[in-house]
Amino acid sequence: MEKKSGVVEDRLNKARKLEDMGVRLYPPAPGVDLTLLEARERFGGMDREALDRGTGSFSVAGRIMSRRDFGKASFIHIKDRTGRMQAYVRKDKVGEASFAMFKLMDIGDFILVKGPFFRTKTDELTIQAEEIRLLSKSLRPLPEKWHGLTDVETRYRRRYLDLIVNDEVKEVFVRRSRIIQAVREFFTARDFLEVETPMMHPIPGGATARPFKTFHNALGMDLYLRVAPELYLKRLVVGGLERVFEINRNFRNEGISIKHNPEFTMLEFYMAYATYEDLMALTEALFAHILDEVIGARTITYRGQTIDFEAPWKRIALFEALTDLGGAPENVLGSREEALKLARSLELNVTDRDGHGTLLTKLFDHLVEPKLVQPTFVTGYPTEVSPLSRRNDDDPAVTDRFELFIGGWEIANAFTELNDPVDQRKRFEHQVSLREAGDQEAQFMDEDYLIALEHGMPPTAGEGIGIDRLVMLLTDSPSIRDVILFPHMRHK
RNA sequence: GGGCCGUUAGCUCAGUUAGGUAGAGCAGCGGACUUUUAAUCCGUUGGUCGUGAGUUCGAUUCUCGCACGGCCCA
Repeated sequence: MEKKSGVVEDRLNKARKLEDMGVRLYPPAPGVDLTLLEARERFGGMDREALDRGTGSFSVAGRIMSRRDFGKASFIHIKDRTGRMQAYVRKDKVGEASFAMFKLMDIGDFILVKGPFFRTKTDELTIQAEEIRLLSKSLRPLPEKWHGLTDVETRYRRRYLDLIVNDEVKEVFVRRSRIIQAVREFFTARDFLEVETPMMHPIPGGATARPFKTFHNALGMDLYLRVAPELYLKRLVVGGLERVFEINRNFRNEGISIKHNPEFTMLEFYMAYATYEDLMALTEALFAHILDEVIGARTITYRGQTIDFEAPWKRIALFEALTDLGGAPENVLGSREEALKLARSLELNVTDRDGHGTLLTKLFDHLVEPKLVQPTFVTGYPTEVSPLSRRNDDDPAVTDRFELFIGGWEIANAFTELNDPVDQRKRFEHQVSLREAGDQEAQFMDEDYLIALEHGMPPTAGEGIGIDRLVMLLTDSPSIRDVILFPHMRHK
């Protein structure tokens, strides 16, 4: 527990004085007639004379954000979820006792104000207090009114203060909510069923990532926080739920950065009788819907660069992108040794056991990804790095898969699903061999999933879209922490 | 994991040039003030200078370790 500062002592003293006066510090909520926005809509269009003819008396409620005191009167601003409004409190209007109580109220307290509306000398719409009531006492001061709260550590650790003081922060999270709502609308309108699958997995799977491990006491078994819902969603497709989607958290036990939080929100959807090429068109349509609903334009600005979402988006094969956009020499495509040599010279994090496809993908991530600012579908991912994707009919060394890049980041990953249980078993076996060789991100053998596939899964395509990165793009936020209400921090 | 930067009052920041136990604004407290809006005016409280060692007569300041945060790299 933090040491109490003198400021808290002062407020506790005032709280005691209020109680001595018979004022309840934390009464039950009263009825409130109008939100501050409703009040503004109702009276904001009226001039001084019209207001002075009488508006009737209404109650509003909110948190005191500022106060300017005079001897026997005071101006305050209160804030509710819809906005701010000035209130004018005069001793001769509220009475001696109420005014004495008001004098003991602080910035940060929640109050109810009841009265008519008028315009001040400076033409500001203001409620004239005829009645004032304490709704909840605040014992700690808000951040400073002029400079506000800028310390990023405090902003993230005490997000509530950030939200109270920095209005634009709330706007980011309002937009986040609207984006997710638009995603739901898009999929439910296309006959997709929203589902929830387990967050705790006996066998982690569905992504190349290190899981968090936990333990179930009653069952006496290890469980892993999911790194992806993929294998469960595909079991549902086996079960006849031919179109499903889930928007929920994934957990990956890796470093924290401007683009990574250990828990992040992922949209995954699966569509039977579709291919990864169908999903490219569907993704373009999804983004068009989100942009129309949330932004009202098909173009955005992110960190000063313009991004144009008008379809069709550019499509390029990974190998081609590596040489044409990344400037890699042709010989890396034909020779694992050359690819390894180049990766080493670039000081990439590679190991001797990395296969040719893995090396080319790492080279792509380094050389090409940051250059893909406009929406771009990259296809032709090596089978080696795509253990759950269907092999391409013409070239079994690559899969029917794409990743979508926007703003220099990976935003989506999609593929035609591997529904051949025999091939899937081989892929798992390869993953297990990688794991045994020391790759902690490699996947596990999942017999239960293989049994599901052996019952038969229709030809299906599936996709995952990182919601946090999408929200970053659409809110011009430089860090993932700016779009997650409570980003992870070290214990202080 | 590596590099660089930061941490001083509730909040936003000075100060450390060259070591001598800290300042401002806002907030708070007391006073004046019945149309202010960064209200104004007068007075005033408030600090383990992130933390632990070292050097020194003396450390917020110098050195080293650690914690937390930020950015970059892997």
